Amino acid sequence: MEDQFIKTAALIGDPTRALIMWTLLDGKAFTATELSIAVNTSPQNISMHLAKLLDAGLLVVEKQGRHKYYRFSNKDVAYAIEALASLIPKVNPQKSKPEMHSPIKHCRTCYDHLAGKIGVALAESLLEQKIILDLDHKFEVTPEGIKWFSDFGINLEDLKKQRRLFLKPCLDWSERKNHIAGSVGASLLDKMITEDWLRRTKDSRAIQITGKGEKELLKYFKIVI
Amino acid sequence: MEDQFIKTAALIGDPTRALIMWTLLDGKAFTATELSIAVNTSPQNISMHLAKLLDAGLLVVEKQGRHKYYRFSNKDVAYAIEALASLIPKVNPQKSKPEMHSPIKHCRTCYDHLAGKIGVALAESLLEQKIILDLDHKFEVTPEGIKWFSDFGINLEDLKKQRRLFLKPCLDWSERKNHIAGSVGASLLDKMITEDWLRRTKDSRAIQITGKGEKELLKYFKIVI
DNA sequence: ACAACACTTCAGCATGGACTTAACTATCAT
DNA sequence: ATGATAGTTAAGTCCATGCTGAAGTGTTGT
Repeated sequence: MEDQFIKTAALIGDPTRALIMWTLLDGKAFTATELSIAVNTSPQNISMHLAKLLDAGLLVVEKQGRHKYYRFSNKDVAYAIEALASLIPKVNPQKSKPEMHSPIKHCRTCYDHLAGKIGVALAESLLEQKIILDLDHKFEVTPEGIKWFSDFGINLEDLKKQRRLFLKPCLDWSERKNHIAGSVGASLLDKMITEDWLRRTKDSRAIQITGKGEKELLKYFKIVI
Repeated sequence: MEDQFIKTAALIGDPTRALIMWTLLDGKAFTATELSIAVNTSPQNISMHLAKLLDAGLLVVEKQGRHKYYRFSNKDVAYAIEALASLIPKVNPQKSKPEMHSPIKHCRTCYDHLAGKIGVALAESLLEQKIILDLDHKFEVTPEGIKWFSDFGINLEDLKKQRRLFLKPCLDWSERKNHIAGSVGASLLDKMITEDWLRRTKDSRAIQITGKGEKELLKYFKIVI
């Protein structure tokens, strides 16, 4: 029993692996490369560490093409990491923000597309309006969808020419549902920011919703803030 | 923020420190030497590790004479350790006991005296019956108490001749209250075992209460099992 | 006063495991 | 097919950090 505990503790005790867990706590499922960037180490190294975490059952993997998406295997893992984080010695206790996690979990960017509650709700709305379809974990734009994006001010043909993935589902940990990644997800976020529906906050990946955004999100996607 | 998390994780990630935390989770406050025995390492080494845990605010110390009693600084620490323990990969899930901690937390020996719920209740009963007094964290036997112990079959004069501490309070983590240690605590436990009120279990520090014990504990100390 | 005990500090050592370099497989794009 | 990208595997290096031995302080008991 106790030797099992020691192994588990040592697993999370390593700086690199601790950073991996910390990163995954923030939200979505990450690819190995994304994690290697996030924790600032080599791909080989990340691969080794992920294998250990995987072996211990703390993470699970979902393979999508040549990518592998890593995320917590269950909510107990997230709880444990959060419990550990709660032990961080408090400096300037009067300056600490009342709710540390909530703004990020509620509405944040996932690298360059929209995740969190809003991101998930947006994806659901697009699916419901038949603007996109979910074909076995692959998103596709419908003929009506092409017109809709055009009306919204996004030229899908331009996006397809880019060298990056066009449209893909991206699992969100905190919401347990897919949201929209790829160039389509990125340009949706981009458009909403240029229209001043949303604003980036300086230091974090969290996003603020403007008054205008609140109205427009309700109108276009029936999203209630 | 994340570097703070890394430090905290690394703190618990070391095998020896993990064992310390695991041991402290079990119940009472331990002395440095007790811990060095429990985790099977040298006193110097324990001292160094305890200093680190202390510095990080995970533990607190209470000095009593030449002893130093270490325990968790607050319940969040216990929660975090338990959350970590919950991540231990389950082998033979059908064989796992329904409630791992409860028997130990409920009634266990603290080396050779009685701790846990029963130990605390016993101490409270003795205090309430004015058999012992709590004088600023020091227990003392009253004149009536001397007679009571004699009737109970314990000769306090013999105990005082022993080379060990006679009577001292011993903080119990799980109950947050004092129970009785020292030779008095030990002989109370001893007497109850020879009278077959209690029985030792083979492998653990947990104690079983017999049917006779259940009645007698109620009669003598108004303890309801 | 003395010895025994509880605990700490500081030196040097030693080892485990993280990281690197390198080579390999698999998938995707053109 | 070819190159680019995502990820893994293997062997070897190296450094951080835990551990030991020796010596110290402070407390207890006789």
